Amino acid sequence: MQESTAVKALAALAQAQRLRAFRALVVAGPSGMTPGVMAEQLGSAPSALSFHLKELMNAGLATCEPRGRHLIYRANFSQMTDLLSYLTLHCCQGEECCLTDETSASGALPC
Amino acid sequence: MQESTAVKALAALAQAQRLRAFRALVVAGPSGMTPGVMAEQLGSAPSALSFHLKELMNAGLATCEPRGRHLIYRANFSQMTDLLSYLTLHCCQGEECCLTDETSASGALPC
DNA sequence: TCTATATTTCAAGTATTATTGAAATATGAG
DNA sequence: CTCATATTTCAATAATACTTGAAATATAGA
Repeated sequence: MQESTAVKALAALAQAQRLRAFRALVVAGPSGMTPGVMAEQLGSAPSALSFHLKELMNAGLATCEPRGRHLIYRANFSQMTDLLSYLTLHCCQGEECCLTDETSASGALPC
Repeated sequence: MQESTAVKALAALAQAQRLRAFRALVVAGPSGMTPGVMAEQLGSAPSALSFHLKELMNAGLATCEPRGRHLIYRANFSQMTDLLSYLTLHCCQGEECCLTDETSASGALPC
């Protein structure tokens, strides 16, 4: 992942309403969620939510698919895992405190 | 982790100069880094770097300890892992696509 | 075709945040 | 004590982002 991509993704998540929206998509999983349902669930103004969902898409953290009269938004899990990896990459100069496999974000964290 | 804490941490990382600073601290590991060394390494203006390091501390992502004439900044790894966990919590409504242990951020990610 | 619903777009106002340079503080060394 | 270095603080400017409400678009159903 590139730095600019990571910054965009982090900025997208660095806002309460958007973070809530993203986490709602994460919880929803593959079946996703429509803006209407989410607006009701989170109590957001529809126009604000639309703006925020677009920001999440811009940051590569969400996708959108039309489904009849509705839109279905979904979290982009691979972008999220790439982001998590990026944050811990090369941690502690690769000593044994760290993940041995630097290409994955998994594992209990270091140090 | 509370939402406001997560937003603060994400906002702290959502800025190129600060993300570079934080990752430098992550790479440095437990031995940490002085602002001077980091300023040279990253090519940042000292006053800007000071500002950004303080933001990281405010967000709980870094600590600072005086050491003689120098200051030593370190990444706060536990705050980082808490943040990573927060992002994936309750993912996919707890179905088997996900981490089975929701208290940890570890594991290859879901779905 | 007409209507109701879902969603987005736009514009304006407000607020928050980053950058810069200069000046202040503090510490250790001579 | 004085000096040099490390780091922070401050003030001003510039840039970016959030919110709101109203209007526009599109789709499905009667």
